[in-house]
Amino acid sequence: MKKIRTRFAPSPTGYLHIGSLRTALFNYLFAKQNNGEFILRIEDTDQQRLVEGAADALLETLESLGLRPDGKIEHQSNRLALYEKAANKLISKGLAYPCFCSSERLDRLRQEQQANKQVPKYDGHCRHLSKDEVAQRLKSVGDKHVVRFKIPKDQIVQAKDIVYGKISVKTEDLDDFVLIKTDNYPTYHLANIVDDYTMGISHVIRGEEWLPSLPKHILLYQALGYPLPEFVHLPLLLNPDKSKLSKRQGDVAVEDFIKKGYLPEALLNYVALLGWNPGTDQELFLINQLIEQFSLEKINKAGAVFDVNKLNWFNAEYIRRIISEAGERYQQLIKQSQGYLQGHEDGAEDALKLFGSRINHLSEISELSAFLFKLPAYTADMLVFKKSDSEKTDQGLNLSLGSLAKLNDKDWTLENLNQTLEDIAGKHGLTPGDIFWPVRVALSGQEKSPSPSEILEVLGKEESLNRIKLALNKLK
RNA sequence: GGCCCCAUCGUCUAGUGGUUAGGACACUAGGUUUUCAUCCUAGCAACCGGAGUUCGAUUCUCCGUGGGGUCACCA
Repeated sequence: MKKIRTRFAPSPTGYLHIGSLRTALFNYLFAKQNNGEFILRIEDTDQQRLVEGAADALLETLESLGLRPDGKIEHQSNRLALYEKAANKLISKGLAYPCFCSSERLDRLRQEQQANKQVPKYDGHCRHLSKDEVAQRLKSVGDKHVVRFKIPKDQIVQAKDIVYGKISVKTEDLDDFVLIKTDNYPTYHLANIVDDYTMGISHVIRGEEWLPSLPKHILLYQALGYPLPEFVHLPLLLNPDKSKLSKRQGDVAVEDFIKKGYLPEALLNYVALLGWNPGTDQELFLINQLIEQFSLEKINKAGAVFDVNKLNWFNAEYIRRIISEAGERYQQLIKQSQGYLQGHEDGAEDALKLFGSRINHLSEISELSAFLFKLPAYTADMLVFKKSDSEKTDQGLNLSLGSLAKLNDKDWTLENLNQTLEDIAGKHGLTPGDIFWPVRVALSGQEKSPSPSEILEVLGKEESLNRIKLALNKLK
């Protein structure tokens, strides 16, 4: 059986788009599932849009998510000779031709066609130039040209896609598209096909936006005498308004999600379920389970709206799980959390313990845990619980202060602390709220926070007693 | 506009020629509780329309409608 080889082929123009991540993931999953290879190919044939360092950043992001490419990373800019050779072969077979039309002429043509409500299309101006004429033009210095593919007349192109099925298009609807640009770089269409062939790609898995150019590609494969790979077009990722997912309507850069503290587990898991499903009720998948269960047949056709809400849920879920498992991954999480606690890195584990069940992404702990590191500001009436009065509050705080002071460091444990506070309420006929509420506000300065015993434990005896004393002063 | 693709709760989706159309997120209510979050329970909520095929269509076919993609010397 033929070796499975997939590729992810981004152009290095900036960040990694979340939709591209999904494409990369599906390529990765399918390759790994079949013991195949997942190849990264940098499509840097547009010298204008190329961004310095973007290719390295792309690779780094992929690897940080665990999607490590196999083999050498290819850059199309290093393979120009290959494309030129392919183009020349087509010209000599009469399947492509040099075109000397200026971009001004093409612009004009397009404008006229649009004004006349015609479909913008190359008019074939250079398609029928005589051999002599071509030779002469080629010789004259400064006469720039491109190479165009000669779309055959009156044919129907049949294409087959694993997701979308059979698609057929009349060649009269196709344009003599450019293969080689005036700067001698190939266009996407040529480079892509030459590369997929020479690199032995068995399955071309890419976004649905490529579906309209599939017939062109099929024609090119045939002209070049290459066998066809399998094609798998993935349904688009959508904005809430159903348009193609884009910046402007929210984050789309994977790097930004990572910066905010979204975990690789959550990012991959969520994105895997956009346009694919396992056919069961299972929703939580680690990468190995995805590799095991992924299948091209379960990819669906309709676009999927990218919903940050659900991503948040996955991320929160993984954070909670990692914390409760308290394993190696938990240590990594603590380390990562330190990045959000400048100057208070030591508090990362405490912060995570306190707020792990309260955050969607790690960067949120920065704000939530701020009160741990500085004295809270609040008003005296915040200390008073519901219909209780400040006298009761004063009593509750005093009793708490007394009991807590008696606990030695060794007994300063979550369980003891909680018991201590409960006992006070019980012994003095107070409601739990009369004790827990003011102590909690005294410690945190907030009306919403983790429970006082948790905060007491984290703050330690000295700091805790200090804060309660300050609260008592506030009441006066 | 030409060409192409698509259509189940608000969102991601399962599903079948006969189902109480299932799950998850979000939302609402209740429980636990000192607040918030977690956790538990319950609830709300969908087959775009028409015609045809059929004993019977959400499911198959056609048409319509709606949405999207694409029409570069960008990928």
